[in-house]
Amino acid sequence: MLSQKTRYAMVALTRLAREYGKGAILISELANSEKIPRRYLENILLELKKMGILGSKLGKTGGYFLLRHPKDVNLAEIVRQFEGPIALLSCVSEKAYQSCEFCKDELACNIRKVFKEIRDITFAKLESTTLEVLIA
Amino acid sequence: MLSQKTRYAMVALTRLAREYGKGAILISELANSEKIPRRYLENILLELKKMGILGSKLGKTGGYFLLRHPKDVNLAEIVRQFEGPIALLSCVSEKAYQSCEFCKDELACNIRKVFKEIRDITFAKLESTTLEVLIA
DNA sequence: CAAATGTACACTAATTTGGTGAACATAGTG
DNA sequence: CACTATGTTCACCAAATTAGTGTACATTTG
Repeated sequence: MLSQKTRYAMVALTRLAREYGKGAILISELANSEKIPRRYLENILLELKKMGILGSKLGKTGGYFLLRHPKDVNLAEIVRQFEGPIALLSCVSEKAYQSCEFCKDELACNIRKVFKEIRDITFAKLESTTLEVLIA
Repeated sequence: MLSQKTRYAMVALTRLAREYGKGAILISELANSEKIPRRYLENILLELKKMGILGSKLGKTGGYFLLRHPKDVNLAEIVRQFEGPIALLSCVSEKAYQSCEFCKDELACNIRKVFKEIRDITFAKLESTTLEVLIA
């Protein structure tokens, strides 16, 4: 199951995608309207900023806003950042591959084969799901 | 990512499936040959016994053995037991459904739609992967 | 300057994970 | 029967992870 943090990130981004091009939105407004603990949301938005997905403005008219076009942000990227590898086994992970502790011949391993298929399909679904798709 | 426990369970079961019909196998032999901490493996095998998948024999000629035919044990059952729900969001879980904390209309939610598809495909793959498939 | 905003860094309580310890119950062997 | 090898039970534990919170600071606008 995805962590609360990942879910908060997806919800917040979906909202920010809806406001794309309309200027900055306050953390507190985002927190209230999307029912996310305000202080926790700060951490999440900051992380998204460091990823280059969000921008922020300080001061009285400050807030957060989506930097990229909604079609250029997909769920694979978000899940990877907040949840870790998409694969269920590290021997089938692209970004966090580690050789299997159990089997000698990974190519012959049937367990691996199943989880590789699951990873590939999951990744494809997540990657093709952009914020633009989510707000459609 | 799947927990160590789930991986141990899959590896142990695969081995027991290979020995299906050949009598009981010792915990210690299973632990040694599959490189699983012996005492931890005990817990796992006991859990599998309580699920009705394994049987055991006490005493000098004791050990564990697969009760069902390898084609009648699939990975969906194992993953559910040791890992929890297959779904990545509880709003798309079959066995552990919980309504979403964020959205009003789940049927209209695009986030939900994506993760429902992922769950359904993942479940189908896991369910069709029996121990017989794994040892083939 | 004052007030409202985001930023930084550390801290924490509860839960989960990956085990281990000690004592016990049962079945076969000499 | 006594012995020993096996599984069983139940409790405990250390480390990591999760979901936050506390406090102080920096920047911008009115």
